Amino acid sequence: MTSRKRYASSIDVAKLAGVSQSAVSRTYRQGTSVSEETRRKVLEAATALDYRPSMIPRIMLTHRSYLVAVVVGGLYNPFYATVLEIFSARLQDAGYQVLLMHTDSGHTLDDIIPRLSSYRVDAIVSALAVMSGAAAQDLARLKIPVVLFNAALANKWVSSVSSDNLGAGRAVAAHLVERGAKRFGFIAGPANSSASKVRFAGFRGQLAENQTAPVAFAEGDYRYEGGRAAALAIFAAAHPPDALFCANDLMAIGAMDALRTDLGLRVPEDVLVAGFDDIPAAAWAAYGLTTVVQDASRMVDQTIALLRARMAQHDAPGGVRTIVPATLVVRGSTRR
Amino acid sequence: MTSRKRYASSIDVAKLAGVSQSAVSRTYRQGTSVSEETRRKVLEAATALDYRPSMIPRIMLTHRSYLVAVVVGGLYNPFYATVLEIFSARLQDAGYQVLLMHTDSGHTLDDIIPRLSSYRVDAIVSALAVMSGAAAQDLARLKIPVVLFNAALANKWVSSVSSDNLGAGRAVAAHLVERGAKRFGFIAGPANSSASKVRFAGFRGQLAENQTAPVAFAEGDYRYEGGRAAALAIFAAAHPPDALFCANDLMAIGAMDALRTDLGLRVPEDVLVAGFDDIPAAAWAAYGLTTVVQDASRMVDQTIALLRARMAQHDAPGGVRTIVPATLVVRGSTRR
DNA sequence: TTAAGTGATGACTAGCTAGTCATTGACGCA
DNA sequence: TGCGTCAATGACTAGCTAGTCATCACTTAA
Repeated sequence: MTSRKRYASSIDVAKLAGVSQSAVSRTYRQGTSVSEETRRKVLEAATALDYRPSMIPRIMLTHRSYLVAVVVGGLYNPFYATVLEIFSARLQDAGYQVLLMHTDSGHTLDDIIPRLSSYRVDAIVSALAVMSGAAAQDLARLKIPVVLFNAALANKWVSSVSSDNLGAGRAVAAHLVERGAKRFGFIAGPANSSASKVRFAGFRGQLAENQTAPVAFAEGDYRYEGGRAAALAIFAAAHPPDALFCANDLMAIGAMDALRTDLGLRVPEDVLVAGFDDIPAAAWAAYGLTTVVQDASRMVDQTIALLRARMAQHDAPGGVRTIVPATLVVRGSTRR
Repeated sequence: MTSRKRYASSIDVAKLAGVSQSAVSRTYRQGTSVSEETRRKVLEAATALDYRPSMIPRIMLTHRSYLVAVVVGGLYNPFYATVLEIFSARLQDAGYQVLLMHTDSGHTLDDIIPRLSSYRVDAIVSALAVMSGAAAQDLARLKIPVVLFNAALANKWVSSVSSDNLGAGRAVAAHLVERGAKRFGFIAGPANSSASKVRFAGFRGQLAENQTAPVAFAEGDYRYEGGRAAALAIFAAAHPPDALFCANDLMAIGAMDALRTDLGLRVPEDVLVAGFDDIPAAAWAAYGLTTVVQDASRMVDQTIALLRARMAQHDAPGGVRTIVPATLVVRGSTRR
């Protein structure tokens, strides 16, 4: 129509091989019967013409694209980079392809939803660190299985998979108390991050059982610079904490650098620091950060399991909330 | 056919609106003439049925999918995570979608090429840190515009965009010499990384002009652990270097940790260290790593420009090699 | 030998959109 | 009034694959 065709079609192959188009199709499907002779002729012609079967008409026929949209926002965070990597690998192994949609915090989901539906994706995974309720509503409007990654919200259409943020927050608090900390600080993610809220709830809840003083609080942005600034803010107060829990590792590392470099404090001698995610840098010798391991591999597996159930059976239950255990790994930053 | 349809079609909308399917299509295309009255009726019906125009038949008609495959392997490296992020953003802005293909070093490209062509991607970007000649040949076989990101190889079909690895290697050498270094070491990427080879060539070439001793060499894997191990290997020798250039930042950071933590050496007092990429961690207070800034934004822009030229005009020249300048940023790790 | 079963094959069609083309009606101008 | 122009519209079709169905040749069981 517009441009000249780039690919040979099954009809072209059929013509060259002297068989019907059906025979070509059958050669590439399994569970069909083709004679050795025909198969040979078809494959020969296909090689000559550089034929590759196309998914596109198949999508029209079967209403399945084998495309899964993955919406990410925070690849600056190695945790999400890893998650994306695992998603790609697992989905590819399962015969799906990843349509990557990037959204920075400013952009709303509204902009990308038309794109998603125009490509007829089979499912959507949102791994946005921050997810507004409105955005979740938007996703719910689509009649496409949606799984939120590390966002608590779920409704009839949308499922979610997240770490045990509450339990992990409690575990961090218990650990810091056990190590003798008396005054506590928390560096949060952005105000609209549900994961951060839940981690803090667990942390504060556990501390309340130990009847300690109120927790110093500062809001960060899940980034190094934000953690550094938040730490400086917290330690500008009269009675600064002797233990700091940060909603993710990047901020914890920023906080450690602020304490050591800007304030001349020692970690762990003067201040204990703990983070969340267990990104590779947490294990680097310069930091040795005590943190919560999010089991990315298992979370991804759970997510894909949910998606496949929904995709296989269109009326499979939505609104499932899956919580994956998270474990504390103790390193030098809280070792006395 | 198989499952019940999930989406309303333009025919459904036309029926409900009491117009022809053509009218529905025109309502969503620009440069077409539809009366206000018709447009209103169509949009009303579309809203009622939750209609979204589908790209799939359009792909069949126009032979353009507006899909660009991005092949990545090393998202553990924040530089590539950033590159991917920029690619998504820019391609989405340009009206394209990103089909993400992940390949670990073991996997060959052969496995994914059938997938790529079956989805009729308009173009392919390979941002693999390591790219074998065979893999590049594979990509060349496709009649799809291909751009290699940071791999030098290019042929009639394949173009490439890379940093000025040679010039940057020279600049690092000159800088270290200027800072008084006498004995040099280099930690390379995997043996088949062309970028690493070129960086080393520039580095050694510049040093040769200054007539210094041979460069201590160790092979790493572009990762933290590899850099650490390589540094230990180099410094186990009798006359260890007093300046270390690493083919990327992750290895440089690993090397710094090895020097400081494992060997009790000081950076920069005992050993100067320089890296490549300028990942965020290079600027962290604990490291302050002198490194080469790869202008990811500009590299991506160049890549997309190449792709768009090839896509617009099927016989546009392939085999273009674009070199993007890279600048040295000096931080504490080489400051005396 | 006949009937039934099996494997292989091709004609045909569904699936959905965007473009082509012909038709219609309205409008402006002579 | 008559004619050319133009916007608006609908019928029709291309684009490509996988499934359905009917047909045919051939084998096996009765």
